[in-house]
This record gives sequence, structure tokens and C-alpha cells, in this order.
Amino acid sequence: MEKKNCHNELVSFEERDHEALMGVWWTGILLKKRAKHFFSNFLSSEVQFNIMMVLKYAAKPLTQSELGEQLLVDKSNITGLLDRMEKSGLIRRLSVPDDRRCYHIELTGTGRKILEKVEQPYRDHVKKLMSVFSPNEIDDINRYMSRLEKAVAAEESTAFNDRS
Amino acid sequence: MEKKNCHNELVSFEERDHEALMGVWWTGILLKKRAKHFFSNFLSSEVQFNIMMVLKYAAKPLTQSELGEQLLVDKSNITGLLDRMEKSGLIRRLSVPDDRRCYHIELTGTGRKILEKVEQPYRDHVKKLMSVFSPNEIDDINRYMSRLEKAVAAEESTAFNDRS
DNA sequence: TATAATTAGTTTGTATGTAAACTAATTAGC
DNA sequence: GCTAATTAGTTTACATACAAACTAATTATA
Repeated sequence: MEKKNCHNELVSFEERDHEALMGVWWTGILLKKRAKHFFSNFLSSEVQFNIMMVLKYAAKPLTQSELGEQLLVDKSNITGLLDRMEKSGLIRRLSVPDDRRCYHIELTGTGRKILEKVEQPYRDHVKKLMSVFSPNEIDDINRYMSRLEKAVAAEESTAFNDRS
Repeated sequence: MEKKNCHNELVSFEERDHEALMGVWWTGILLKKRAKHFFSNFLSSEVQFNIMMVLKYAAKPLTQSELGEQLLVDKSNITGLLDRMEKSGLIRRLSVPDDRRCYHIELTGTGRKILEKVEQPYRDHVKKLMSVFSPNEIDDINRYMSRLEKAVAAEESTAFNDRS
């Protein structure tokens, strides 16, 4: 069995719609694995890269909560993530004068330097990867993913419960 | 900022192709979160559900390695995963007569019962979720994800290395 | 058949991820 | 202004994830 197609036969569903769902899921996992490996010489994960990119391009200083919202990272996860990044000198926590509950997170010089090294190669890599699609297909993917995200969000937080 | 669109503005890329890539990534993350929550009353994660489905529909008994290959789960990860599932009575490790290095993994009665409870609701849920797409669109998604997976696989294990 | 290479699985160390309970600080409502 | 509710972040406990080093068993090969 070819690894790249394994989701197609994963659970013996015949339905094309399940196949599509698994396709998105699986491709997402693959992208995460690839990204993690791509950054591995400079950062412990692709999540750290994302955090640094958000910090670099943010219009205003961000708190931990704001960072977490943008990246879908839980607040209890952000704490440890920033702890490690602070320890490796990538970011700094600045106390906020008006509100002693929160911090503004800031890239350090070291953080900026590392980001400068990896940002362009990353952009190039993405461009190359996505060059297998035509502009129209890119638009399709954008629309489809947007709709799927909305559908997921609409189903809200339904958990399966046994009521038999 | 709307959460569902956050990847669009994530890193201030203007490029639609990066947007598409992030769309797949983000949607994958969302699906994983949703699935985890969906199963939370019966299983500790969606990964355990996937393992059980693979075991249920496998044509032949599977070893840990074979399970890992199908699910893109690292062998060092499989060990702990099956340890926990064995402890909670979902699966069993059977020794293989011909090869004392490996085990055949098998669903227990309890495992089968739990799977029976969640499988159909899961299928229904997927159907409902994907009903926002027409059959043609479903096919599009299948083709696009398949091509993207191939492209990722083709780039192979390139890690960014500083050679300046 | 003795040795080398490979394979299956485990262990260790570290990172990411969630939920729930918690503290401290701020805001809302009266 | 006092109390209740909310918000920001941390902590704890647990599950998932990967890399590298490891053991034991099997297979290749000389």
C-alpha cells in the first residue's frame, strides 16, 4: 500500500465524502510533519516559527491570549511554549503597565535573526510546493477549506453522548 | 478578527498559494480538535478511534509496525499508544509464533463494543459535515489533497540548512 | 555456521496538545 | 465602594508526537 494514499483505504469507508475529509486531515498531518522537519535545524517546531511570524507582523504588541487566539493554541499550551522560547532566547515577556495580569510578548534580537534566516527559504519552499496547482485551483482550495472550516465551526462543540 | 479566517492573515503573506497551504493546515488542525472532542466520552483521542477502525477492517492481523505505517504514527509513539489502550482494555497484544520480535494487535470484546457505539454516529457526523459540498466538489477536494500529498512526498526530507 | 546487517519493539528525553482547577488582577453591578 | 463575575496566566495531569539510542530476534552473507 502506498503511504500517500493510505487514508483512502483507511477505514473501509466507501464514501467519497469521508475520503475527502480524511484527505484534508491526512494532508494537514503531513504538512505539519514536513514543516517541523524543515525548521528542525533552527527551531524545535513549526509552531515556534508561526509564533515568531505572528509576532513579527503584528500591528501591535500581543498578549499571550491574543497569540493563542490567532494560532488556535490553548492558553495552557501557550505558557509552556513561551517558557521554552524565552529560555532559548527567542522571545521576551514584557509587563504591561495598565494591566498587571498580562504580558506583551516580543521577539528578541536573537529571535529576529533566526527568523530572518528561515523566513525566505520557507516562502520559497511553499511557493515551490504549491506550484503543482494553477491559480484557479489555488482559489478552489481556498474556497473549499474556508467552507469546511465554517461547517466545522457551525457544528460547534457537539460531543457524541450515549443516550440509549 | 474572525477565528475561522485567521490563517488568511496569519503571517501577512499576500500570496494566495500560501493562503491555500495554511488553509489545509488549519482545517486539518480544526478537524483533529473536533474529532478529539467528538470521541471524548468514550476514547481519549481520535487517534485511538482510527487505530480501532483499522484493526476492525484489516484483512489480516496487524503488527505494531503495520499499524503505524497505515496511520503515519511513529513506532516509538505506537508503543505508548497501545500500552494505554491495552491498559484501558481496548486491545490485546498476541505473540506471533513464527516471529518472537513482534505482536499481532487485536480488538478485545470491550473494544468492539465501544467501537460499535461510536462508529455509526461518527459516519453520520461526517456525512452531515461534508454535505456542504456537492459530489463534484468532493471529487475536487479528493484530487487536490492527493496531489498536494504527492508534492509533499516528492520534496522528500529536505531540511533547511544554513550554508551561507 | 559465524558474523553483519536488518527488523520489531521499547526507552528516554523533549515538545506539543487539552481539560480542569487554581491564583491574581480587573471589571461589572448593585 | 463592595461584592460578584470575568479575565490573564499558571499549574497539574494526562495524551500525543518525534528522534535517537537501545535490546532482542531474525535474516543475509561470507
